[in-house]
Amino acid sequence: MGRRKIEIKKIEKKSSLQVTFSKRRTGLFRKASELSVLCGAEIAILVQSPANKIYSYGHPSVETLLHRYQTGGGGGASSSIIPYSEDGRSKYDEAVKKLEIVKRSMKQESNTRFWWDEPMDGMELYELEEYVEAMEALKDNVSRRVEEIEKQKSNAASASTSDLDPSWVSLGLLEFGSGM
Amino acid sequence: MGRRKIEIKKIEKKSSLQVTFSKRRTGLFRKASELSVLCGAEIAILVQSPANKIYSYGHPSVETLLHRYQTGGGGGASSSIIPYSEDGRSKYDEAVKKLEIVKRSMKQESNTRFWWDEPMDGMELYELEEYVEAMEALKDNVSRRVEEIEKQKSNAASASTSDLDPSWVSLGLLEFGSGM
DNA sequence: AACTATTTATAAGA
DNA sequence: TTCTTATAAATAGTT
Repeated sequence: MGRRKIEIKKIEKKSSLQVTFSKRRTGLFRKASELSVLCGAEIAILVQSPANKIYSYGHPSVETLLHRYQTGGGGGASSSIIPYSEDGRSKYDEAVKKLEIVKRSMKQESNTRFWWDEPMDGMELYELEEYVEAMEALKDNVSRRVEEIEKQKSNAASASTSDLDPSWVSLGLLEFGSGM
Repeated sequence: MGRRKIEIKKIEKKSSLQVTFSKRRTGLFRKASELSVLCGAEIAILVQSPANKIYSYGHPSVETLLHRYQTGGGGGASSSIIPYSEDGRSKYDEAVKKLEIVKRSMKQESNTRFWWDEPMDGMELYELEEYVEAMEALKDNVSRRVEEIEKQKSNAASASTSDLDPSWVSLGLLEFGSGM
């Protein structure tokens, strides 16, 4: 694939392995991206490096595909909103699936039970739908706010060499909901 | 990449789309296989076709990687505190791993770069440790606050049939950092 | 991180 | 689909 053909077998030399891993991982993700654009395919890739670091690629997200895989689901319903079919049952199922996805992406460890793992059997459809929306809003806000916080942090960091203080977290969060 | 250069945009013609999907999926899986052999990397790929069929590649298996991804992956070091070994190097490595775990669990989409993906090569150990602590505090606070919110919600729900309002998210978050 | 000499991948055609 | 082939893309080794 370049200056010489190589055999496909484990590279022993540490330094070349590192370089090859980096180049080929990039190549793999680029190919995945092209495939998803060209064909409108949804793709998730997880790669664990020789140094045990996990790299991931996902379109539209890793979580989406994982969920579908784990629930045996090629089934349609890839839409990002809760569909308004006539059938109350399938709407409910969609909402449950959607919530699963959001939950997983917020979850710390799969064996830790957070509040969103509590049963919600008694919940009515409209409640469940609002619940999902609220969680998504929360997640979006966390991302957005945390992005702003970082900007402030890096600005400050360029002034003095080190003034990273955990307090920026709470300070940031005090202003949290203002954008809603 | 053949007789002509093509633009990377959605293929409209159904028949070419099918052919391209098939060829490129094969190519992608072959590249993944080469990467795993050459570098001893573990890889999982899920692809959902335009026809909603799910194809998968895994070495050693899809499940292995999914599990690692969902439980915060990497090598050992799944401990929840930063170890105070004598060796400054391993402390640093632990902190890096820890940060990886928290990052992943907060991440919205794996191909979206948030602030926590920015390089931190210049960061000193104590800075990195504070950074990790701050992120964990953030995450814990989200969980705790959201737990309270949920309690309020269920109390209210038992009184009147429906007063779940997405605004509880922003209201809740306004009081967010108070416990720190 | 760049640069190329080569090898691969693949788009179009059969 | 599967094969062929002209060309684009990826990448191994080098600097």
